[in-house]
Amino acid sequence: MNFDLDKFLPYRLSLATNTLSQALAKDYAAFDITRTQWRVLAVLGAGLEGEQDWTAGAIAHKTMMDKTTLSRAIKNLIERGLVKRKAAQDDGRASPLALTAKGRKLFEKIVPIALAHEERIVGNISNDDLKTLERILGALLVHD
Amino acid sequence: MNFDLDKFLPYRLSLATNTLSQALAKDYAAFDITRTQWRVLAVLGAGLEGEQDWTAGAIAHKTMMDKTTLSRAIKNLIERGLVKRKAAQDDGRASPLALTAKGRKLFEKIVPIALAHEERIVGNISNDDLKTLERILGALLVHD
DNA sequence: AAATTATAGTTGCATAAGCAACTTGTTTAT
DNA sequence: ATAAACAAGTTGCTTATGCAACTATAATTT
Repeated sequence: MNFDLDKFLPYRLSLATNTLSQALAKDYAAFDITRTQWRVLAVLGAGLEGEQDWTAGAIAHKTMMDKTTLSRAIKNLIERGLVKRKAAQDDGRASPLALTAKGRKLFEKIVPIALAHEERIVGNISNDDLKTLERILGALLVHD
Repeated sequence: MNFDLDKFLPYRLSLATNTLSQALAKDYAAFDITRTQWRVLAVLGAGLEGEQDWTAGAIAHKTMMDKTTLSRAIKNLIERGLVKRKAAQDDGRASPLALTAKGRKLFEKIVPIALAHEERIVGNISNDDLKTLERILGALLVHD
Protein backbone atom coordinates (compact mmCIF):
# COMPACT_ATOMS: atom_id res chain seq x y z
CA MET A 1 0.00 0.00 0.00
CA ASN A 2 1.54 3.24 -1.05
CA PHE A 3 0.76 5.91 1.44
CA ASP A 4 3.18 8.74 1.98
CA LEU A 5 2.39 10.55 5.18
CA ASP A 6 4.75 13.35 4.29
CA LYS A 7 2.65 14.19 1.27
CA PHE A 8 -0.68 13.82 3.00
CA LEU A 9 -2.15 17.29 3.05
CA PRO A 10 -4.07 17.21 6.33
CA TYR A 11 -0.90 16.06 8.05
CA ARG A 12 1.27 18.69 6.45
CA LEU A 13 -1.21 21.39 7.26
CA SER A 14 -1.56 20.22 10.80
CA LEU A 15 2.17 20.25 11.34
CA ALA A 16 2.60 23.74 9.98
CA THR A 17 -0.35 25.06 11.91
CA ASN A 18 0.69 23.56 15.20
CA THR A 19 4.16 24.95 14.88
CA LEU A 20 2.82 28.41 14.27
CA SER A 21 0.09 28.24 16.87
CA GLN A 22 2.35 26.99 19.59
CA ALA A 23 4.94 29.63 18.97
CA LEU A 24 2.27 32.31 18.93
CA ALA A 25 0.67 30.89 22.04
CA LYS A 26 3.86 31.53 23.95
CA ASP A 27 3.60 35.18 23.04
CA TYR A 28 0.27 35.77 24.69
CA ALA A 29 0.78 33.19 27.39
CA ALA A 30 3.06 35.87 28.84
CA PHE A 31 -0.15 37.81 29.52
CA ASP A 32 -1.94 34.75 30.90
CA ILE A 33 -4.05 34.50 27.82
CA THR A 34 -4.93 31.16 26.30
CA ARG A 35 -5.50 30.47 22.64
CA THR A 36 -9.24 30.61 23.02
CA GLN A 37 -9.11 33.76 25.08
CA TRP A 38 -6.91 35.39 22.49
CA ARG A 39 -9.45 34.49 19.83
CA VAL A 40 -12.16 36.24 21.78
CA LEU A 41 -10.03 39.33 22.29
CA ALA A 42 -9.07 39.28 18.64
CA VAL A 43 -12.63 39.07 17.40
CA LEU A 44 -13.86 41.74 19.76
CA GLY A 45 -10.82 43.94 19.22
CA ALA A 46 -10.84 43.65 15.46
CA GLY A 47 -14.54 44.41 15.26
CA LEU A 48 -15.21 47.97 14.25
CA GLU A 49 -17.60 49.91 16.41
CA GLY A 50 -21.22 49.09 15.83
CA GLU A 51 -20.30 46.57 13.18
CA GLN A 52 -22.02 43.58 14.65
CA ASP A 53 -23.12 42.26 17.96
CA TRP A 54 -20.49 39.76 18.94
CA THR A 55 -22.29 37.26 21.09
CA ALA A 56 -20.64 34.05 22.24
CA GLY A 57 -22.56 32.21 19.56
CA ALA A 58 -21.44 34.56 16.83
CA ILE A 59 -17.83 34.15 17.87
CA ALA A 60 -18.25 30.38 18.02
CA HIS A 61 -19.66 30.37 14.54
CA LYS A 62 -17.01 32.64 13.09
CA THR A 63 -14.05 30.90 14.67
CA MET A 64 -15.56 27.42 14.47
CA MET A 65 -14.83 26.78 18.11
CA ASP A 66 -17.03 24.89 20.50
CA LYS A 67 -19.46 27.13 22.31
CA THR A 68 -18.73 25.59 25.69
CA THR A 69 -15.03 26.25 25.28
CA LEU A 70 -15.89 29.82 24.44
CA SER A 71 -18.36 30.13 27.27
CA ARG A 72 -15.65 29.37 29.76
CA ALA A 73 -13.05 31.55 28.10
CA ILE A 74 -15.47 34.47 28.13
CA LYS A 75 -16.38 33.87 31.74
CA ASN A 76 -12.73 34.10 32.67
CA LEU A 77 -12.17 37.24 30.62
CA ILE A 78 -15.15 38.89 32.27
CA GLU A 79 -13.92 37.96 35.73
CA ARG A 80 -10.60 39.56 34.91
CA GLY A 81 -12.31 42.71 33.70
CA LEU A 82 -11.11 42.39 30.13
CA VAL A 83 -14.50 41.82 28.54
CA LYS A 84 -17.97 42.98 29.49
CA ARG A 85 -21.48 42.11 28.53
CA LYS A 86 -23.42 44.81 26.79
CA ALA A 87 -27.14 45.01 27.46
CA ALA A 88 -29.02 42.88 24.98
CA GLN A 89 -31.39 45.04 23.02
CA ASP A 90 -33.95 42.60 21.71
CA ASP A 91 -33.09 39.03 22.64
CA GLY A 92 -32.96 38.20 26.32
CA ARG A 93 -30.94 35.06 25.74
CA ALA A 94 -28.16 36.57 23.69
CA SER A 95 -25.49 38.56 25.41
CA PRO A 96 -23.39 40.79 23.16
CA LEU A 97 -19.82 41.22 24.28
CA ALA A 98 -17.31 44.02 24.12
CA LEU A 99 -13.80 44.73 25.30
CA THR A 100 -13.48 46.86 28.40
CA ALA A 101 -10.93 49.67 28.39
CA LYS A 102 -8.56 47.32 30.15
CA GLY A 103 -9.29 44.62 27.60
CA ARG A 104 -8.61 46.95 24.71
CA LYS A 105 -5.37 48.02 26.28
CA LEU A 106 -4.25 44.41 26.51
CA PHE A 107 -5.43 43.72 22.99
CA GLU A 108 -3.37 46.62 21.72
CA LYS A 109 -0.38 45.34 23.58
CA ILE A 110 -0.67 41.87 22.07
CA VAL A 111 -1.48 42.82 18.49
CA PRO A 112 1.97 44.17 17.58
CA ILE A 113 3.56 41.07 19.04
CA ALA A 114 1.26 38.81 17.06
CA LEU A 115 1.86 40.80 13.89
CA ALA A 116 5.61 40.75 14.40
CA HIS A 117 5.35 37.03 14.82
CA GLU A 118 3.37 36.70 11.62
CA GLU A 119 5.86 38.92 9.84
CA ARG A 120 8.72 36.66 10.87
CA ILE A 121 6.92 33.79 9.18
CA VAL A 122 5.42 35.54 6.23
CA GLY A 123 8.63 37.40 5.57
CA ASN A 124 10.07 34.29 3.97
CA ILE A 125 7.19 33.92 1.57
CA SER A 126 6.92 35.82 -1.66
CA ASN A 127 3.94 38.05 -2.30
CA ASP A 128 2.67 35.86 -5.08
CA ASP A 129 2.87 32.79 -2.91
CA LEU A 130 1.06 34.54 -0.13
CA LYS A 131 -1.79 35.44 -2.42
CA THR A 132 -1.98 31.87 -3.58
CA LEU A 133 -1.98 30.66 0.00
CA GLU A 134 -4.80 33.03 0.91
CA ARG A 135 -6.80 31.79 -2.02
CA ILE A 136 -6.21 28.14 -1.23
CA LEU A 137 -7.06 28.53 2.41
CA GLY A 138 -10.24 30.24 1.35
CA ALA A 139 -11.07 27.34 -0.92
CA LEU A 140 -10.39 24.79 1.81
CA LEU A 141 -12.96 26.43 4.00
CA VAL A 142 -16.40 25.97 2.65
CA HIS A 143 -17.68 27.41 5.94
CA ASP A 144 -21.34 28.03 5.14
CA MET B 1 -5.60 49.77 15.89
CA ASN B 2 -5.99 48.04 12.59
CA PHE B 3 -5.97 44.33 13.07
CA ASP B 4 -7.90 42.12 10.71
CA LEU B 5 -8.30 38.68 12.16
CA ASP B 6 -9.58 37.35 8.87
CA LYS B 7 -6.27 38.13 7.25
CA PHE B 8 -4.12 36.89 10.09
CA LEU B 9 -2.30 33.89 8.72
CA PRO B 10 -2.03 31.75 11.87
CA TYR B 11 -5.77 32.12 12.33
CA ARG B 12 -6.59 31.28 8.74
CA LEU B 13 -4.34 28.28 8.79
CA SER B 14 -5.74 27.09 12.07
CA LEU B 15 -9.27 27.31 10.79
CA ALA B 16 -8.53 25.38 7.64
CA THR B 17 -6.55 22.75 9.49
CA ASN B 18 -9.15 22.21 12.17
CA THR B 19 -11.88 21.79 9.63
CA LEU B 20 -9.89 19.17 7.80
CA SER B 21 -8.63 17.37 10.87
CA GLN B 22 -12.00 17.14 12.49
CA ALA B 23 -13.65 15.78 9.39
CA LEU B 24 -10.89 13.25 8.96
CA ALA B 25 -11.01 12.34 12.63
CA LYS B 26 -14.57 11.20 12.17
CA ASP B 27 -13.41 8.78 9.51
CA TYR B 28 -11.07 6.83 11.74
CA ALA B 29 -13.11 7.36 14.88
CA ALA B 30 -15.37 4.76 13.29
CA PHE B 31 -12.54 2.32 13.98
CA ASP B 32 -12.00 3.61 17.52
CA ILE B 33 -8.81 5.31 16.49
CA THR B 34 -7.87 8.71 17.81
CA ARG B 35 -5.88 11.34 15.99
CA THR B 36 -2.70 10.39 17.78
CA GLN B 37 -3.25 6.70 17.24
CA TRP B 38 -3.84 7.30 13.56
CA ARG B 39 -0.57 9.18 13.37
CA VAL B 40 1.25 6.22 14.84
CA LEU B 41 -0.40 3.81 12.46
CA ALA B 42 0.33 6.14 9.57
CA VAL B 43 4.00 6.50 10.40
CA LEU B 44 4.47 2.78 10.94
CA GLY B 45 2.33 1.86 7.96
CA ALA B 46 3.96 4.30 5.58
CA GLY B 47 7.44 3.27 6.60
CA LEU B 48 8.98 0.93 4.07
CA GLU B 49 10.48 -2.27 5.42
CA GLY B 50 13.81 -1.81 7.10
CA GLU B 51 13.78 1.88 6.40
CA GLN B 52 14.22 3.14 9.92
CA ASP B 53 13.56 2.04 13.43
CA TRP B 54 10.43 3.84 14.44
CA THR B 55 10.69 4.26 18.15
CA ALA B 56 8.26 6.37 20.13
CA GLY B 57 10.85 9.12 20.22
CA ALA B 58 11.40 9.04 16.48
CA ILE B 59 7.67 9.32 15.88
CA ALA B 60 7.42 12.13 18.40
CA HIS B 61 10.18 14.00 16.64
CA LYS B 62 8.78 13.46 13.17
CA THR B 63 5.21 14.35 13.99
CA MET B 64 6.13 17.00 16.57
CA MET B 65 3.80 15.45 19.09
CA ASP B 66 4.41 15.18 22.79
CA LYS B 67 6.14 11.95 23.77
CA THR B 68 3.78 11.29 26.66
CA THR B 69 0.78 11.58 24.40
CA LEU B 70 2.45 9.13 22.08
CA SER B 71 3.46 6.80 24.88
CA ARG B 72 -0.15 6.36 25.87
CA ALA B 73 -1.40 6.03 22.32
CA ILE B 74 1.16 3.34 21.65
CA LYS B 75 0.32 1.52 24.84
CA ASN B 76 -3.30 1.37 23.77
CA LEU B 77 -2.43 0.19 20.27
CA ILE B 78 -0.25 -2.57 21.69
CA GLU B 79 -2.99 -3.66 24.08
CA ARG B 80 -5.32 -3.92 21.13
CA GLY B 81 -2.82 -5.96 19.18
CA LEU B 82 -2.38 -3.42 16.42
CA VAL B 83 1.22 -2.56 17.14
CA LYS B 84 4.08 -4.57 18.61
CA ARG B 85 7.51 -3.84 19.99
CA LYS B 86 10.41 -5.25 18.06
CA ALA B 87 13.48 -6.34 19.98
CA ALA B 88 15.88 -3.48 20.40
CA GLN B 89 19.17 -4.34 18.81
CA ASP B 90 21.61 -1.96 20.44
CA ASP B 91 19.94 0.43 22.85
CA GLY B 92 18.11 -1.15 25.76
CA ARG B 93 16.04 1.96 26.36
CA ALA B 94 14.68 2.38 22.88
CA SER B 95 11.87 0.19 21.71
CA PRO B 96 11.32 0.07 17.95
CA LEU B 97 7.72 -0.39 16.91
CA ALA B 98 5.98 -2.12 14.06
CA LEU B 99 2.47 -2.84 12.91
CA THR B 100 1.14 -6.30 13.62
CA ALA B 101 -0.69 -8.12 10.85
CA LYS B 102 -3.91 -6.92 12.43
CA GLY B 103 -2.56 -3.40 12.60
CA ARG B 104 -1.56 -3.42 8.96
CA LYS B 105 -4.96 -4.70 8.00
CA LEU B 106 -6.61 -1.81 9.81
CA PHE B 107 -4.13 0.63 8.33
CA GLU B 108 -4.97 -0.58 4.86
CA LYS B 109 -8.62 -0.21 5.59
CA ILE B 110 -8.25 3.38 6.74
CA VAL B 111 -5.83 4.61 4.09
CA PRO B 112 -8.28 4.61 1.18
CA ILE B 113 -10.79 6.46 3.33
CA ALA B 114 -8.23 9.06 4.29
CA LEU B 115 -7.07 9.43 0.71
CA ALA B 116 -10.63 9.76 -0.52
CA HIS B 117 -11.14 12.43 2.05
CA GLU B 118 -8.04 14.26 0.90
CA GLU B 119 -9.14 13.92 -2.68
CA ARG B 120 -12.45 15.55 -1.90
CA ILE B 121 -10.54 18.55 -0.62
CA VAL B 122 -7.65 18.62 -2.98
CA GLY B 123 -9.91 18.02 -5.93
CA ASN B 124 -10.93 21.66 -5.87
CA ILE B 125 -7.38 22.91 -6.05
CA SER B 126 -5.43 23.22 -9.24
CA ASN B 127 -2.17 21.34 -9.65
CA ASP B 128 -0.15 24.52 -9.72
CA ASP B 129 -1.75 25.73 -6.55
CA LEU B 130 -1.11 22.44 -4.87
CA LYS B 131 2.55 22.61 -5.70
CA THR B 132 2.71 26.11 -4.34
CA LEU B 133 0.95 25.00 -1.19
CA GLU B 134 3.40 22.15 -0.71
CA ARG B 135 6.27 24.54 -1.11
CA ILE B 136 4.86 27.09 1.30
CA LEU B 137 4.07 24.52 3.94
CA GLY B 138 7.60 23.27 3.63
CA ALA B 139 8.90 26.79 4.12
CA LEU B 140 6.71 27.33 7.16
CA LEU B 141 8.25 24.35 8.84
CA VAL B 142 11.81 25.00 9.73
CA HIS B 143 11.72 21.75 11.72
CA ASP B 144 15.33 21.31 12.78
C1' DA C 1 -53.12 32.52 24.20
C1' DA C 2 -51.41 27.82 25.34
C1' DA C 3 -48.45 24.42 23.95
C1' DT C 4 -44.73 23.02 21.23
C1' DT C 5 -40.44 23.77 19.22
C1' DA C 6 -36.18 26.14 18.75
C1' DT C 7 -32.19 28.93 20.28
C1' DA C 8 -28.36 31.20 23.62
C1' DG C 9 -25.67 30.09 26.96
C1' DT C 10 -24.06 27.23 31.02
C1' DT C 11 -22.80 23.15 33.67
C1' DG C 12 -21.51 18.09 34.33
C1' DC C 13 -18.83 14.66 32.92
C1' DA C 14 -15.53 11.88 30.50
C1' DT C 15 -11.52 12.06 27.72
C1' DA C 16 -7.27 14.22 25.75
C1' DA C 17 -3.05 16.79 26.16
C1' DG C 18 1.14 18.28 27.97
C1' DC C 19 4.41 19.59 31.61
C1' DA C 20 7.31 17.86 35.36
C1' DA C 21 9.23 14.29 37.78
C1' DC C 22 10.69 9.68 37.78
C1' DT C 23 12.85 4.99 36.25
C1' DT C 24 15.88 2.57 33.65
C1' DG C 25 19.55 2.19 30.57
C1' DT C 26 23.63 4.51 28.08
C1' DT C 27 27.44 7.77 27.40
C1' DT C 28 31.02 10.78 28.89
C1' DA C 29 34.49 12.51 32.07
C1' DT C 30 37.75 12.05 35.40
C1' DA D 1 36.30 1.94 36.87
C1' DT D 2 33.23 5.04 38.91
C1' DA D 3 30.59 9.10 39.01
C1' DA D 4 28.16 12.40 36.56
C1' DA D 5 25.51 13.71 32.83
C1' DC D 6 22.29 12.32 29.37
C1' DA D 7 18.52 9.99 26.81
C1' DA D 8 14.10 6.80 26.15
C1' DG D 9 10.01 6.01 27.85
C1' DT D 10 6.42 6.01 31.62
C1' DT D 11 3.47 7.84 35.31
C1' DG D 12 1.19 11.68 38.10
C1' DC D 13 -1.10 15.65 37.99
C1' DT D 14 -3.36 19.73 36.18
C1' DT D 15 -5.72 21.86 32.65
C1' DA D 16 -8.20 21.93 28.16
C1' DT D 17 -11.66 20.11 25.21
C1' DG D 18 -16.05 18.81 23.59
C1' DC D 19 -20.28 16.22 23.85
C1' DA D 20 -24.73 15.80 26.20
C1' DA D 21 -27.97 17.50 29.19
C1' DC D 22 -29.94 21.43 31.30
C1' DT D 23 -31.97 26.41 32.12
C1' DA D 24 -33.96 30.34 30.43
C1' DT D 25 -35.78 33.04 26.77
C1' DA D 26 -37.99 33.46 22.15
C1' DA D 27 -40.48 32.06 18.15
C1' DT D 28 -43.98 29.14 16.05
C1' DT D 29 -48.11 26.39 15.73
C1' DT D 30 -52.80 25.49 16.29
